[in-house]
Amino acid sequence: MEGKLFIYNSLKRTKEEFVAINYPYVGLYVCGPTVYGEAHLGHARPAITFDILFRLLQHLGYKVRYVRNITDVGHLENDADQGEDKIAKKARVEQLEPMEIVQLYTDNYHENMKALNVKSPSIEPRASGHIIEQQQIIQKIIDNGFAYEANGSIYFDVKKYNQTNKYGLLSGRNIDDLLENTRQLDGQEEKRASLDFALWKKAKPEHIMRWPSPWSDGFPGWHLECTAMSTKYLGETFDIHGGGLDLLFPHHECELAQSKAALGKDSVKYWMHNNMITINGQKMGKSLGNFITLKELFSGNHTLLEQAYSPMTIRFFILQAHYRSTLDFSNDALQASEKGLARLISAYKVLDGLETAEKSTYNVEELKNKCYQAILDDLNTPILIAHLFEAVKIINATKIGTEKLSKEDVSVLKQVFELFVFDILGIKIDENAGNGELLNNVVSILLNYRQKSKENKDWSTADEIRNELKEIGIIIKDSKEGFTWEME
RNA sequence: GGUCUCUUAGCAAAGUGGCUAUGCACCGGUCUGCAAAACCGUUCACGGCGGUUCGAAUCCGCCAGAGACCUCCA
Repeated sequence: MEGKLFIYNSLKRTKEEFVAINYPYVGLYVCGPTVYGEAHLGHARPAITFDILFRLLQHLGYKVRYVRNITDVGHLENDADQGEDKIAKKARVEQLEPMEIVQLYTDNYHENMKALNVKSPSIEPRASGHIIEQQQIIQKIIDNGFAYEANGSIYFDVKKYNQTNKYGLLSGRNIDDLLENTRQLDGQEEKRASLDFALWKKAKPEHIMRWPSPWSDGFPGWHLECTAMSTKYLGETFDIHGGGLDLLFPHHECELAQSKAALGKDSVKYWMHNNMITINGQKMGKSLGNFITLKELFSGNHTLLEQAYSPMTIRFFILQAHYRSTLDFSNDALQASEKGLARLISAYKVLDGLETAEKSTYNVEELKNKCYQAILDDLNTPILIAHLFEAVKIINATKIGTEKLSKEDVSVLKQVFELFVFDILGIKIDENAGNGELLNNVVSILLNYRQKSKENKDWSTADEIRNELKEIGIIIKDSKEGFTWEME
């Protein structure tokens, strides 16, 4: 009995019990990356957050179709809004074909996600592969009277929509405020109102990414792809739509309006948003230029980094904060995560060799329940991790005999680790490269030799072996029974 | 300027109207040939000022500071 899952719905601004629209199936759509640059720490947060949700839902027995898109067209540059999109701009700069850029950074994203042990989504559609679907949505919106054409471009008529619907529901905005406050951008003379947004944009002659359409040769608007692809793969209504908090407005607000204008109903039951990662208290973002790429984190190759951090350290660091809170980056915080994670994993490894007792002095079932409660409460991973550290404490105390665990409870603890640490939190033990039988044997020979040196009180030889092994990343842990070792 | 959010110990980060969060660091101890690891223990909190309450860090108000969105961004 696991209990009920509660998730925070941005639309309602409250935690709600998760009830699948069409049990046991769950449709989950998450806004993926725009592939025009290296994946950075910020990209890791939604990927990991919704990876946890994906894993949890599957564990709870749901059949989840998880769609996470790749945006490879259509996002306009704000300052170069003459109809040049990000991908095309980057392409011109680097003298590459746009699709080369897309391929390069899609691969880069995938490599990084794999390193972070983020599961592949069920479907990973590309915007460029769904131009026809996007055009069909535009046509529906036009037919329903919520869009107009100007010069070959199609715009969404927000005021018209607002007459029969409410624009701003998701982001909590008032349309009158928006009309007053939206900054006047260049090239908006085609629009009837400043907050109208493009559904289809006519391409300038020099613009390379373009597709034919009934209205003009051009490309789809900023927000359309998610509507088109979520509808195609998850149906007109689906359970959960996720993404970064920075996408809430205007992206998701526009998406919500578009979908409703096209389909005549609300598509999404639960909207979920992860908060940002900050650096020195400020959002880490592409446009601010203060981001650290995942590759840099993994290699330690960045002026802000004191050392390299393994993908699992990054993952654990992200999970030690609740997904709806900002998370502040620092070397100290990352190093704390690194050490904490090592302790967690060590405790798990200790489990197998534990001496068991008749009766436990600790209530393991209760701990397990607390773990469930934590993760089911809006994915409260920091609380879950706090409980897991309680398990660490018990395991270590059992090892030295100040607590006792029965054989059954040891196996329950093992299950707890396997379920929560590995299956749900998605931590994997880095079975370090080359750590094969041969290495094991070689290290064993050395360590046995060291043990003999110790018995002969030949401390200098013993220390030399210890130090030299440490230099190549092998840590020896002495104990009363002998020794164990692990890779750094 | 508008809308919204946040402010917790050295760092990071949960939670809660009355009960030690947690991790890392620090300090003391156990263990060790010495370390490391592990364990035990101690210290250090809830931005400021008021209000509600038997009791508030937790609810309300004001003030201060920080941030997010309003423009592409995870």
